[in-house]
Amino acid sequence: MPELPEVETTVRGLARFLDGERIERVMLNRPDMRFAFPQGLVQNITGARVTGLGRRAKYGLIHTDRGTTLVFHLGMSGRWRIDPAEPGKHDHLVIETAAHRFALNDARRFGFVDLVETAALDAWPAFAALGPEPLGPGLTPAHLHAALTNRKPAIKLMLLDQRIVAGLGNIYVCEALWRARIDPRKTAGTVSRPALTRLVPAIREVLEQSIGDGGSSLRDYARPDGELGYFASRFAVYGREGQSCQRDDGGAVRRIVQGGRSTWYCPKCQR
DNA sequence: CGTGTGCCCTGACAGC
DNA sequence: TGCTGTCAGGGCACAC
Repeated sequence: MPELPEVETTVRGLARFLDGERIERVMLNRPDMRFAFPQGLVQNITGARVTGLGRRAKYGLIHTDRGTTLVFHLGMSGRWRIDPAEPGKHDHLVIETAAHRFALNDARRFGFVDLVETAALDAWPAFAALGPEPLGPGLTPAHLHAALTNRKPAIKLMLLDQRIVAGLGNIYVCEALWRARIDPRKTAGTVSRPALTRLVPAIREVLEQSIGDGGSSLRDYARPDGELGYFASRFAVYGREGQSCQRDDGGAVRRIVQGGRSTWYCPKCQR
């Protein structure tokens, strides 16, 4: 379930066992995921030492002492299995240290991996156009106002655009809009300044709470079954069609389709 | 350039 | 039991 909080949780989980360790062995179980594995991947990182891990938007970063960074995207169904009891059907990339095994498992293969010169990460094509990190200083009402002015698509769709804000996905956009009481159908350029001012902390809080919950279940990521975090139990609108709004305002959560994907919201309090 | 649509892939689940 | 249809957390290519 990889949006920003899940990638962050995954990276933290990996770092506990991988940071500072030497990669002893690398195995590819197929030539590609969404894209072909990069040329020279196995050769480059075999024997390398991991010097740190990080995250940018929904991308996980594994830095090595070869001056390279293994970048991974989990797509829709990707996850890392740590010390799996047995090989998984969709373990496409497996990395071993002296003490642990890490398997990148992705049934749908919407995820992918690349190997990038660490010094040139910011220029990596997928990173070059990204908007600000939602948990960093760059996400402000002023930024949103500037980025959304005169934009015609619905605010929901614009928030999924990684060039506007980097790291939000369908779940957290729905949840943040509910928290900020903004109608997801509203034309992005017409969302009021006060509403954008509510939206910024709403985004931050929903992400931070989810990371907190994922963090509380970090050890689950070290289990072969790769259990998910607990935040799902706190969804206010996502997947809750027909249920009464948690604001107890008499509204019922409604599901609509925008850009071919589901949106859940409360028509009563989100205006 | 901005905008809208279709599609990549497998698995889970509902309904018959 | 097994079939069919629908849906799923993302992002890209493409047409207009």
